[in-house]
Amino acid sequence: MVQNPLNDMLGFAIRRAATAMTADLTPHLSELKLRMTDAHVLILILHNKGITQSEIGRSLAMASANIAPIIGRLDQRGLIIRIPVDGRSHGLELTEKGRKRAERSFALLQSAEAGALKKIPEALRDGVLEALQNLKADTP
Amino acid sequence: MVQNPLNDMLGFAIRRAATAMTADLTPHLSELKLRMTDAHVLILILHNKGITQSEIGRSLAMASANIAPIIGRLDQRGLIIRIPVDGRSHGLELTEKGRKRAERSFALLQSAEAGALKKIPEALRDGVLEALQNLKADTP
DNA sequence: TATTGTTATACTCTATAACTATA
DNA sequence: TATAGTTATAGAGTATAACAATA
Repeated sequence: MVQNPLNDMLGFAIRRAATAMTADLTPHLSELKLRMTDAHVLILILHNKGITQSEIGRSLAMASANIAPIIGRLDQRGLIIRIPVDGRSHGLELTEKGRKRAERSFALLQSAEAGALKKIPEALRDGVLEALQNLKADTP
Repeated sequence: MVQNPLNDMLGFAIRRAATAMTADLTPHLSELKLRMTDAHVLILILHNKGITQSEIGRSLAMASANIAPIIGRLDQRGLIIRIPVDGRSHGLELTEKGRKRAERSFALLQSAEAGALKKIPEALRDGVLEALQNLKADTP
């Protein structure tokens, strides 16, 4: 039998869990023609009408350079609109079509969430989220 | 204040924790001229002299198509050697140079591991690993 | 027929640098 | 000076298909 010390390490377990959850969700989001990061952005706008790109970046820990093309696509597809708030930033809002996608995306994420929680023994379920929240990158 | 429901979801927390740990480790592994996946493979060979690529793939949940170029590079750099076991598979072994890299990599991973655990409140530490191990992808 | 390994390729996400325009 | 947004580009990881050689 193969001896794999990585199996006893949190870092590796997190990595594998992340790819497994992504692999789970991606095909479903794909039916909405959305990527994972698209869905995150849409959901954030759904809950924060008028949010700006820089606020999205800080909330989701994404570099603004990576948000720009996402917003561009969502805008071009008619899922969001950009409303200027001052000369350099725009408040983002969902169109009706965008709201539906955001809500469906959120439902998909919640469904994946429930599926994941169900796999975790009940006694261990409660602490996991809080534990992992402490591992977020130090925000600059 | 921004309302971010993703913050209360395991999937998102796992994702952020994974990228944070990767961002932590990558620069250190880079000093050894290794990527994360290189390190994983080297560590697995360190603990399993003579392991084959297909066994590595099953242990690390990597597609064989993605392992091939890694092995190729490690071989070309003189970190591993391939010893034929039958006509189609090779047993992999570390060279002396490779063993040192593997051990240093493992130390780096263990150090990152300790750093991560330290961030998690003591009461929550114990269950996290076991909880996450249940989220691995279903092996085909 | 199934398995091992390889090549080629595409997709997604992340990171950095350089830039414009505005505050 | 600092912030918001954009463009371009590179790096890393993952996924699939197609293939040759071997079991």
